Parts: sequence; C-alpha cells; structure tokens
Amino acid sequence: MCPADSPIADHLAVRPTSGSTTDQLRRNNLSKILTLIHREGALSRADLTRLTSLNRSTVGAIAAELAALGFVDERPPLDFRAGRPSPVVHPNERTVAVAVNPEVDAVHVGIVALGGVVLARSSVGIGPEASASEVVRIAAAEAHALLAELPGHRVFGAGIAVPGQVRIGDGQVREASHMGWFEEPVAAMFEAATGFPTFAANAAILAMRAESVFGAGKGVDNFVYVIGGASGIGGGMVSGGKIVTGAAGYAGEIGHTFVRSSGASCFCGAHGCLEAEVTQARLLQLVNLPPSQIAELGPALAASTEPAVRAAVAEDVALVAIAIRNAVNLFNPSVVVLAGFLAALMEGSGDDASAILPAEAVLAARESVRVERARFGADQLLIGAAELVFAGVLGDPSGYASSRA
Amino acid sequence: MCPADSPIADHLAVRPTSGSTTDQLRRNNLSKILTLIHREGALSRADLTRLTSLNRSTVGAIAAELAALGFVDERPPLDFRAGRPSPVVHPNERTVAVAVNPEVDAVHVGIVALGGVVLARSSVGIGPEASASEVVRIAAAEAHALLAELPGHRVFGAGIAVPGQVRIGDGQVREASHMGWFEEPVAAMFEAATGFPTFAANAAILAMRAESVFGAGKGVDNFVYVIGGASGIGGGMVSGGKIVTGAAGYAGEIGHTFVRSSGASCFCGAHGCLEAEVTQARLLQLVNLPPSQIAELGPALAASTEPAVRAAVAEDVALVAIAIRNAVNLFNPSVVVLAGFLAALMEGSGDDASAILPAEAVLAARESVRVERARFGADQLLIGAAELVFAGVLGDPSGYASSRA
DNA sequence: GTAATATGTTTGTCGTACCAACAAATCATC
DNA sequence: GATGATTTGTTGGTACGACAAACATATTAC
Repeated sequence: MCPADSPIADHLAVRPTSGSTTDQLRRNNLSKILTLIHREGALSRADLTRLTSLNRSTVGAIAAELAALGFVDERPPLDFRAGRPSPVVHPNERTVAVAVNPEVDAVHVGIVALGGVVLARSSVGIGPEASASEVVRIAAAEAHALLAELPGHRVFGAGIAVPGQVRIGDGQVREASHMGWFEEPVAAMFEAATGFPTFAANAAILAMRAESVFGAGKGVDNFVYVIGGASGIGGGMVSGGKIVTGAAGYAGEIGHTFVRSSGASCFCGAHGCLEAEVTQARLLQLVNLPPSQIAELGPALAASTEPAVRAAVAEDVALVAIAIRNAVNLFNPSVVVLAGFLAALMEGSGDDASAILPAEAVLAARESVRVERARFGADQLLIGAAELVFAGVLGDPSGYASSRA
Repeated sequence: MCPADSPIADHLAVRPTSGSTTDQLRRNNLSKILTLIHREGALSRADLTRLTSLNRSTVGAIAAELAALGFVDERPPLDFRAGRPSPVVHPNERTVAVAVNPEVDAVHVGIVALGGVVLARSSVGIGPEASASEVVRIAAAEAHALLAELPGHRVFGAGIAVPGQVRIGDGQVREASHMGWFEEPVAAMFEAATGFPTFAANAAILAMRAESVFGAGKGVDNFVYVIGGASGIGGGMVSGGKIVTGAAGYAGEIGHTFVRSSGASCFCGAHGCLEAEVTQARLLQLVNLPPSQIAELGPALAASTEPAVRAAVAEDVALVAIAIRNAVNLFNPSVVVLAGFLAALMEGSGDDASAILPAEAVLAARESVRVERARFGADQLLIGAAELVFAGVLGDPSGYASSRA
C-alpha cells in the first residue's frame, strides 16, 4: 500500500503494451495489421486473416479503417485461385518519412514510403568542418526539394541516422567525433527547421534496424549486427524480437570491445578496442585502393596472394572473431550479420570466415549461430532512419497526426 | 499474397503479446494485476487502480476473480486514512512452486510462494559424481517431504537452476561440466518423477532474475548482472524490461569474455576468458580461507595489507573491468550488479570499485551506469527458479491448470 | 455529531470481436 | 457454357469487457 499522496513510482506503472481498454484493443489490432503490411508488403485479406488469426469480419473492418486513414490501398488480386478473390492490401506509397544521414563529406537525404521503399534520394557534399546547424539547414532544404517532386504525399516525420552517440528520447547528439559534433540537439534543430516530428539515432543501430526488418535479419528474434565504416565499427542487436537500445540509446558499441592486451589506445579513452585495431583505412591501403573504391575492397582482398596481405587479413579476422565470440557468448543470437568493410573482410578472407568468426564462442551458443554478410547496400541507413518515424505510425495508426507535404 | 496452401512462415504470425479478442483483454488485465501483486507485495485496490489506470469497477472485478481463483487474498487494511478503507490484496501464500538447485556437493530444494517468499528449504549432500537421475530422484523426494509439511498448498510446477547451459523450451541440460552432466533432460526427468510441470534454466540467469524482480535490479529496464561462484563466472541481462535469453537460452556467458591476449586456456576451448583468469579459488587461497568460509572473503580481502594480495586484487579488478566495459558498451545498462565472489572482490578492493569497473566504457554509456553489489543472498536461486513457474501463472492466471500437493 | 473525503458497488452503455448465415466470385468438371 | 465446389467478403445478431455515473459506505477532521 502506498500512501495516497505519495507519487507512485514510474516503473511500477504498467506500461500500455497491451490494450487494457477496448479502444486500445482496436488500436492494437490496427497496429498489428499495418505492421504486417509494412514488413511483408502487400498481403491479401485472406492472408491477414490467417496470419493474425483474427476473424474474417474483423480483418475486413480493420482493413477498411486503415484504407480510410490512407495507410493502405485495397486492390483486386492479380493472380487468382479457387474461391472468391480476396482484395490485396498494399502499403500506401504516399505515406512517407524523411530520412537524413549526415556523413563526413556529404549529407544524404531520402524520402521513404511505408513498406520501406525509397522513393527519392539525393546527396549534397559538405565541407570537412560543417557545423550541425549548417548540415541541418542543407538537409531541410534538400528534403523540401525532394518533397516538391512528390505532391500529395503525407510526411509523418523525419529520422536522422547519426554516426555517433545519440540520446534516445530527445535525439540529442552526444558525440559524433568524426563530424566534430558534441552535444548538438540535431533532432530538435531539424524539427524546428521543417516542422516534421523528428527522431534521431545512432547510424549503426539504424542500419541494423533496416537489416532486421527487411534484410538478412528479417524474422530473426535474436540477432547481432556489426558494421564497419570509415569512422569505425558499430553495431546493434535484437533480443527477443525487440531492438536493444539500452537505457539511453547508446547500446551496440561493439567497436569498443576489448580485443588486445596492450593494444592501441582508442579515442574513447580505452585501450585495445576493436575499432582501434581493425580499420577500413588500413585494409584499403593494403590493396592500394582509394576510399572511394570501397566497393572493390572485398574482391581485392580475396584476389591478393601477397603474404603481407594474407597475414594482415588473417590477423584482422582473428580480432573481429574475438568481438564476435564475446557477442555470441553474451547474446546467443541465431544470426550474426557483418556489413560494410567487415563484410568485405569476410569476403577477402580465403577461408570460410563464417565458420571461423564464431569458432571460439562456447559450444552451445556457437553450434546454432549463422554468420552472414549484410543484404542491404546503400539504402540501409535511409530505410532504418525512416523506421524511427514509422514505428510511431505503426504503433498507433488511428491516433497519429499527419502533416501534408 | 501467399498461395492459399503454402504454409505461412511462423515468424510472420503475430505473437499473442497483446490481446486481440476481448477475452484475451481480460486475461491481460488479470495478468497485469497479479504480476503487480507478485512483484510489489500487498497493494490496496485503490493503489491498483492508480497503478494500472483501470477503472475502479474493473479493478474490483479483477481482484474478485483473482481471489476466486485462489491467487490473492483480500484483507482489511491495517492502516487507515481519510475515505473508505480499501481492501488490501495480498499474494496467496498457498500458491507455490518447487525450486531445485543442484550443486556440486549438494542439492538445494525449496518451496517458494507467490510474492517470492521461500516457505521452506532443505539441502541434501550428494557425492562428487552424482548422476543426473540420482540427483533428480533425491530432489523429488525432498520436494515431497517439504510439501508434506505444507498441506493445502497448490503446486503450480517446478523450476530447476542448473549450473550450466540449459536449452530453453525443453529444459535439456546441454552441458554442466562441474556436475559432470552432458545432454541430460533434467526438466523432463523431474517432471516424470513428480508430475509437476518443470522448467529449467541456467543458474546465473535465474539469480539475475531474482535480483531483477525483487532485488537490486527491481524496476530497472536495462540491467546487467554478473555472478562469480566456485564453478566460474556467469551472468544475465535485462534489456527493455525483458530478460535476454538468446535464441536457445544460452545468453549471458559473460564469464567467457575475452580479457587477456595469450591468456590461460579455458575449458570452453578459447583463450583469455575472464573465468579462466579470475577465480574464486585463487582469491580464497590468497587470504588462506577454505571454500566453506566464502562469506568471509570480502572482509578478508579488504583487511589484508599484504602487497601480494593488494596487487592480485587490483589485477583481478582490472580484468573484471574489461568484461564490464564490454558489457556496458554493448548494452548501455543503467545498473550493473555484481554477485558472489565478484561482490567480495568489489568489497575487497580498497578503491571505489563501483567507479573503477566501468571506467573504460565509452563516455555516454559510462556516465549513467551504477555498479552495485547484489542484494540477495542464498535464496536468490530458489526464488529465480520459482520465477520460471510463476511466469506462466502470472501470464495467464485464469487459464492455468493447477495440481494440488 | 456533521461535513469532507476516498473508495467500494451497482447499473446501464458503448465498443470490439466473434459467429453464423448469406452472397459473390472464382476454378474444375462435364 | 452450365453446374457444383470452394473460398472469401458481407451483414446482422450476440457476448463480453471496460467505462461512467450515481449511489452506498467507512473512515478522518472539525
């Protein structure tokens, strides 16, 4: 019993995960069905009935409501079979989110529709020391330019993929050293510039998100993702079907896993971090490729027979294997996906890296894990950033306010 | 659209996390309220109304149903204040689970009531090479003996905390090297011996569970737990309020984190594992304590001024710090709890170990993490094991069949 | 004692999903 | 082409859960 006037601890309050009132029940079912459509693409009403095990009539009513809300379009089926044809429910392509991804040399902006389709994209080069407010201004202008080409599309918000640590909740960039940003309220700035509700998160986690919803991690409930880029190594995890964000959104820093005693000192202040030991720049240099030809890294490493290259690749693989071993021991994932230059490293290792990488994990966890390369290419960050926006829409379709482009 | 006859992938099927039908809605609310009572202890109906933000009448109806099902008892309040007195809803103490914890030298058995109260416990010594079936037989006999003293109690199942890797789902012990067990279907064996629905899990994860539900991790949504024992170092995590089990239940093996290049070789096959570098036996030896006096380890380490002891403690703390750094970087927890001999090590370190341990994590994750000692002592495993059973009861109170002791 | 307050209880209403019966649109067969 | 089988959308009725409002009740404060 708490005294009547004592504030009741927040953590005690039951989260509204599941509907308690009948009205939340409906919201839940709207959410379920729209989420299925978003992730799986077009599904017939009959499919939805099977997948949700809701009643035919309920699915019909919900599909009608979603169509009325403008989130889906019902169209006659293209392929027929026995029985009355079931209308196919398509994600509405005019339901869009703005996705922004600032990088060291350019800002990438995209318009992503429900279903994860990138409708438009563009990149604007920026100087090496561009301020956050400058980048926000450029991105906002670019977003408006792209949206001007897409009349009648409803923008539900914006998502920003930041190469650095971002506080969940308010989208404050705590630190993005490669951008030279510290404590920049980037989400709030973009929201002020555009009026779109804006969310921001770490780029690696968003890349993971794209891969988890639409790519190699689709349908995988326990999933570890590691991505290597010019600015270091990041990652993200899914546990029990839920994205691991951590208390404030900083989870997934697998690049700072300890992998070598008396290793190099890392800018984070520690020693022996994976990303201080294994870098994209060194691998590129090894095969004499400029940064722009990053796509060639995998084949080049694989093709090289120089002993120095082979030894360096083997050493890097061993270091990455330590980080993977730790992650597999800690998470027991069923799939580990490598992206970016780590995927290239995997390709460049002559041996079967997918077997080597988890080889030192404990037996039980290792025997059922699959190590794969990422399926997504360039659009992963835009799609992941848009997911930040769609998560809100999918979670409560009927209650979501919209702004029209 | 999937062809009508094609099997629809399991992972597509929407999980029944939230009620879709009105009847699941009621189950959800029953579950919510019973879970609150279980975790927080007795709460008045008025408190429940505030905590769940359900309607007064609804809470009354649900409390009445739970009372009718025998899961709670409503009693008049002991302390009064203005207004009509609100009945206090207590967890029913005759709703119990059997908890079993086999260790190298003894089997511990307990009877745990709803609310996490250990009503009875006992330990039976076993030989060094006791087989799984032998241990199960002893535990089953002991459970029946304990239950005979508790007439009228309803047993809802049994939970087994195994010092080793246990497959979630069927409770198969994959490997418990210190017990000498490999591929033993311990849960199934105990279920066959007693008739109680039986679940098994890794002991460290269950210790974490107890600490998470009732101890230092109560109400913490992002939580890392590390426990050191005679047989090594284990752990468990909570992410976003959910226990991290991994794909098959093997998550949490933080004892096999890489902490030293060219370190000792571990029985797991890898090198440089934390639990191969930092052991309870060595610390005990350092201060000349027999294993039985493990409770004295912390004070003894703290009291010792011998340089060798101080150096060894500092070295061990540094190694543990590496594992904690990795975990904090990966999870961004708000609390890290150390238990067992690691808590003693923390106590024995003269310096402020709670500051040293996460010191090398990345700034954003480190600044908001709290490192604490475990609050629970001996009963943690029994309580954690019982949680395996109560999880089912709490999840669906009305639908749960019971067997009477 | 009386008022104020907080909370349990009762009754009626509303919303949601289900079920069953019917209608519609296709395929398979002749 | 007609007919039957099959599958699925549609409609109307029902059940049930939660809510709101009015009322009842038990305490504190004065």
